[in-house]
Amino acid sequence: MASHGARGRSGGRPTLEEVAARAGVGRGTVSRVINGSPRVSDATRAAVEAAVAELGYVPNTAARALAANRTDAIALVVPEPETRFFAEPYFSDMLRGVGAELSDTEMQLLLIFAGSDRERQRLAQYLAAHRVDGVLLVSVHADDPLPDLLAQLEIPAVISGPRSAAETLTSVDSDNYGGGRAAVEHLLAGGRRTIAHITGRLDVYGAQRRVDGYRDALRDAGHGVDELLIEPGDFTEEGGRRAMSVLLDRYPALDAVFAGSDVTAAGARQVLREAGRRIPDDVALVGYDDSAIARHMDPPLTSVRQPIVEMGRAMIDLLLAEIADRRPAVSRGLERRHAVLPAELVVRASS
Amino acid sequence: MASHGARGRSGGRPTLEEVAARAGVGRGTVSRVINGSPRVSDATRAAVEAAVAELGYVPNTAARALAANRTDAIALVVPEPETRFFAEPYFSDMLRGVGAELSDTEMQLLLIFAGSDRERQRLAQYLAAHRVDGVLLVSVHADDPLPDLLAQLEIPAVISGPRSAAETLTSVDSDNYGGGRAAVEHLLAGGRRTIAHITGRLDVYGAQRRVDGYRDALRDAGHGVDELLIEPGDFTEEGGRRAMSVLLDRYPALDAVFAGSDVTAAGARQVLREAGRRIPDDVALVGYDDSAIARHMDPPLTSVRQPIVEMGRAMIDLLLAEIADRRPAVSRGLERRHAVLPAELVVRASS
DNA sequence: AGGTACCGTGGGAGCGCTCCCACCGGTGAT
DNA sequence: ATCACCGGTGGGAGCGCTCCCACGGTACCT
Repeated sequence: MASHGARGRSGGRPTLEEVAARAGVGRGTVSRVINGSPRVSDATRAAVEAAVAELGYVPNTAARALAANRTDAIALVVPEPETRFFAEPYFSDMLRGVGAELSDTEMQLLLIFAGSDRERQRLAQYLAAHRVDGVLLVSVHADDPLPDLLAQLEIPAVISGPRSAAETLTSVDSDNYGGGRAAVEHLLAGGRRTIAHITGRLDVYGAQRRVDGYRDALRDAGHGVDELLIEPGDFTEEGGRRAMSVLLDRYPALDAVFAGSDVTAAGARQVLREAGRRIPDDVALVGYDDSAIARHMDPPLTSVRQPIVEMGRAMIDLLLAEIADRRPAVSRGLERRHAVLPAELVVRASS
Repeated sequence: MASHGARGRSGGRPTLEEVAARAGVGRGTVSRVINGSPRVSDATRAAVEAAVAELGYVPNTAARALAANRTDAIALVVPEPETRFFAEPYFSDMLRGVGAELSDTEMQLLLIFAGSDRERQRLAQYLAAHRVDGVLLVSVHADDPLPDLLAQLEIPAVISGPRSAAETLTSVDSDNYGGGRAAVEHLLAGGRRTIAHITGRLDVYGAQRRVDGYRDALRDAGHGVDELLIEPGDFTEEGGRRAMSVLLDRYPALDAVFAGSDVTAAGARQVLREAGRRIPDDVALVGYDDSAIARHMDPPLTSVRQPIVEMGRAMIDLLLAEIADRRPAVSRGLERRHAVLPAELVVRASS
């Protein structure tokens, strides 16, 4: 419709061609300027930039994607909504980090849900069609086929929360081991002796690492590790209640509990209170995640904070690096990177 | 590289042309089948579909976007991260609704942050370049220029939480008036007589409506409205503490508080407890949002639940309708739509 | 019989960009 | 002076699709 001369076509955004005409140069030169190529003289560059500004030129992403066979988009793939990822503060914080780091680039962020089978199928098509340059993966189950699919398609990907110590994907994680250690060391320092641990879901690698931290902290302090003080939980409140009841039956005299999540701690707290235990006088309680619940609990809950915003940033950094490394399509041999960011104990009144 | 015959080019996804060759038809026919045009014979359609399946053909979005001048993408624009939107459960729930409704379509979801000036500038360019077919707007301040920009660019948009009763954009909201009413009616039914209200930020329309609901509930029950029982808050915990102190000084005998958010209620609860008031025995407490905090508070907090997942769904529905209406570019005259979804009181031990 | 209509179809043109090759003129080496 | 070279540039080709026009064929009218 109305494909006339220079400008002002109906709703018409200016094209490269029009910028070139305006600046009195060729199309290729404008493209070079836009893409920051060094092989342009300063005078020409200035002229082009002026034309770009005057016309309010914005490159057409679709055309660029088509011609260059890249998308300038990355996807954040969110597995089923029941996962911990959707729990506060995980989701929003990570998104904050991702968004902050992305705002320096031209990359756009796609949110893709992979809950239902239909959604997963769509996702597979999506990836097969290479509609994104890279993928951010969060809270993936150990047996999820997605990582393998990504590897096979050779799509750069970064996973938050590695699935195991042998994670093949580039990963970002917080120091769950150190977090677990810090929690227990804090309790020991407070004079606690019988410290129970309600774990997270043990098919989650991070939960395992917290248990490792718990064990080593006790061991290194010269205490033995009583496996009966370790009761499996599942990150939920109900799981916390259940585990706490078991532990209380088993060790009526326990004087501290390290819970695998704040929500779990909330469940444990209920059972402790019903059993007449005072917090922190009789039993000290430490959670994990430093969520809103921890701050508002009564008493406020000591908890291990993960640097989730920074983890989001780190994921983007690593992903962009992988994408950049891949572009020349030559120098493979990029060794897998695993970033581990420190966790921090936030001490409150519960311990 | 290796641009040979039909399939199996290195990483090569099949093109329309290849599907056409395989099915023994022309390019245009395949395009018609892909796009569900009715003007294709059943036999031809079947042949094409078979070829599509055999080749694993997936349309190239970039090419389609370029040729058809549409993007099949919508953006969810998130203003500064400090807003309530990032609070649990808002964000994740709304995303759940949006994602669920979107999974039936070909549309993809872009997440765009518009916090910093730089980000906002990028967003403006983005929109100017018409890189999305529609926009979802959440928790927009009353004086934000974004809605006007969208209107001016004629980009379909839906806002959650209208800025005022005169919202010009299509909007989705929960029934804040009804929610406020329900909270107060519940307290009255429980025999409470001196009911205070700690408001949300009154530049947020929804917070105003909750106050309206509070007033009308009292009025309709034959009680007068004492404006001194209404103390402005700002959705924060600190604001809740502050307002509660003021109210307690003013009305030591108050027996109920309706707080503008759960977090506000948490702040109020602290002050009440420090003042020796028991909940719910001396003072009943009701919050708003039904967040995780409400469930885990001690005692668990009665709160008004907004159907956020459904709001997300509704936003997508309305947005897709607007986009569809716009496509023919003829029949304007679409009247603005404003969906209001019911809020629900979740009664717990605090009242 | 010829005319008109319309359905189903093929394929040209073109969307706006990147990539790359060819070309120009100015250097420095020979 | 001659040649190779290189920085800077212009513009053709083509990415994979949609849009639309034109075409053959059948069916139905007059």
